Amino acid sequence: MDRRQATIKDVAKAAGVSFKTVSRVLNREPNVRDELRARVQAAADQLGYVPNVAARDLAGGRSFLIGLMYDNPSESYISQVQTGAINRCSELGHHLLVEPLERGDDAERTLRPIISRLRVDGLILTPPVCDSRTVLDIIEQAGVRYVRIAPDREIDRAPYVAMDDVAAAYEMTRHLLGLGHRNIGFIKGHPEHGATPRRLEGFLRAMDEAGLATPAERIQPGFFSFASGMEAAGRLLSLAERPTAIFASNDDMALGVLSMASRQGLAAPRDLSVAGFDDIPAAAMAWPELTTVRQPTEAMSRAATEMLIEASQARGAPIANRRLAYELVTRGSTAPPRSSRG
Amino acid sequence: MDRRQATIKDVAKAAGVSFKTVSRVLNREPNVRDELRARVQAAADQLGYVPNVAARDLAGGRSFLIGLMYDNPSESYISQVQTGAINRCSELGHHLLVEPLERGDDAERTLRPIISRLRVDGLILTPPVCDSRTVLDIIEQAGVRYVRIAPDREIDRAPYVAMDDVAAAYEMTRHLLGLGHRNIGFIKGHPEHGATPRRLEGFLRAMDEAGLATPAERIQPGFFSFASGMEAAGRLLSLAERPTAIFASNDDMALGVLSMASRQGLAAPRDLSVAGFDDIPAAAMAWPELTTVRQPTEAMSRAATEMLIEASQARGAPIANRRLAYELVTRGSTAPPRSSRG
DNA sequence: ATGAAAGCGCTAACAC
DNA sequence: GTGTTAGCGCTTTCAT
Repeated sequence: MDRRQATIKDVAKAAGVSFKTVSRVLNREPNVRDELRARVQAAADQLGYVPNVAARDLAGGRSFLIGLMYDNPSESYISQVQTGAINRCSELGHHLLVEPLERGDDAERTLRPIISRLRVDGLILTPPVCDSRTVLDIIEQAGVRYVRIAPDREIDRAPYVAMDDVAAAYEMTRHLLGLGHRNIGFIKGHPEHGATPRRLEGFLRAMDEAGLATPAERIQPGFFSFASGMEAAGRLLSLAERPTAIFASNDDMALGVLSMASRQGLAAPRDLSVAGFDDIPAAAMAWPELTTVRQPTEAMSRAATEMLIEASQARGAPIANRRLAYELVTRGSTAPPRSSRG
Repeated sequence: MDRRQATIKDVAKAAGVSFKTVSRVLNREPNVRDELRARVQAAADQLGYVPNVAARDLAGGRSFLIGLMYDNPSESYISQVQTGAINRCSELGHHLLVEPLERGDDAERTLRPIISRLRVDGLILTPPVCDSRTVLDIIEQAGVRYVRIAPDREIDRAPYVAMDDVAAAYEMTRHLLGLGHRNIGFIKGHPEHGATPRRLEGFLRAMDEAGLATPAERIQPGFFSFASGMEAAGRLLSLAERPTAIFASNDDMALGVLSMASRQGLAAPRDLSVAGFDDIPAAAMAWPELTTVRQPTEAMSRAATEMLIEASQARGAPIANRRLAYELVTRGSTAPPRSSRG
């Protein structure tokens, strides 16, 4: 029940070297002869030596702890983020501390302890808390490194990992093109949202590459809402050359498209293919189920974790943002256009 | 970005006392004059002092970390456990470390680091990993305190928090009694399972208190399986005095009862009320939805956390098991008996 | 390439 | 009641 843990000195004694040499071996520092390195390693293994994190933290200022801070109400989203972070942490010899920020909590009171007491090596922030200016202020003031996942505001304020909207929209458009569609309508997102121009860009790039022109009336404004999707669909479906497919910048709008189509007696995907973006839960419950793009949540979380740990190892080297490709989720709402039609 | 954190010595200087006195105040130790206590507290607040956990750990052997170890595939279950543990941790000045044990993982390799490196003050184990003898062996050998949530095997091997089966079964029986049932059939659980006699006890106690006798033939054996529930229901429904309600020791069996009843042309709850135990997902998808008993998962997790922290504060005082009351989930499968009948 | 010394911020044991 | 002296197990200088 109480076999005392071996310390670095026990290992040093067993290997017949100074304990500093053991420290060097453990930290993969240079300037140790291979022979010694092997001897020390053997002794450590034999004693089942495991370095004490508290001591390393106290002496070296690294806690080997990554904090995950969230206030997202979706269980499955958090669960995915957590899985990615935990796994990457464990691969890199770190551990994950989970800290929910209760809605309406005093952010300062919640953050202070985890920042100052535990001195995490880095903090991962998920939406929506990653967009809270107050929270960011507190964290920055405390001098703690952080990476945001899919931030939506003040994008350039700090390192983040996000989806590659351009690539995703490009890929979705290629999917539609591959099915044989040539006349594709596009519904833009909210004009204030950063993803809006990027998704449009991906769409246009794919169309361009396919040698297809896109007349301005085929690109309709939207506001990421169900209603705006319906309205935009109404405009697109009344065009002289009616699109055989509509790609909406998010699922809410795509669902609006679906609804408007059925009002007009058009059945998806027979008369109209519809694609969305986000893969919200309702996307899989619509009829037909919506073809869409899903955020690689777990991968983003792994990336964020890795960025943090690498920066802490490099003693504060700058962190480069990363954009990960989305995953295309092909479901029933997209199909080849009816050959009878144009 | 880099305002150095205040240390205990800074506070001591500001308050004009020795740093040991500050330590006393912070740890609520006795033997400090109130005046000094106040002075120190003020200085600490003013400097925004927060004790460094690594230093406390190193010096005092307490990490202020609680580990949550799980290998449960249910997201929502884990999420509930986590919420309970995090909240209680935060209330008691601790933090939660989350460590999943991958199925088929080398338990030893996963456990070692969190036990030896981080020296958690305690470990919470959820089912099914809390029933793994190998895992328990490793943890005990490392001398780490742990509490299991709802363990199923080797119950008396270590402290645990579980449901109060007796109270829950008692309450469910009261519910049936309250609806007006007098002739209630009961289906026992698997004879090897610890909960089996407890659930029966709760049932019998409620019947006794109501002054109702329960002839032996109204208590049928079962094995926690759907099939055994059907069979037991068959026997109960062919009794001369047919029960107006059947209380099965778990949901699988209750679902079997429902199925057997409808085969015999009996509609629940009109002709027969049925109650289960566990609140498995299928319980809410059956028709009628099953009245059952749900584990207070979050509360159990809070309790486990608290037990661990209290024990660590009391320097290894023995931990007493706790049994929490279940929550009654009243749904469509139970109703008053038909007045036309007995 | 290796080792000795100092100290991280705190608690524990003992003095006063 | 309060202060002093030692470490806890490591990493960091800085010698050698």
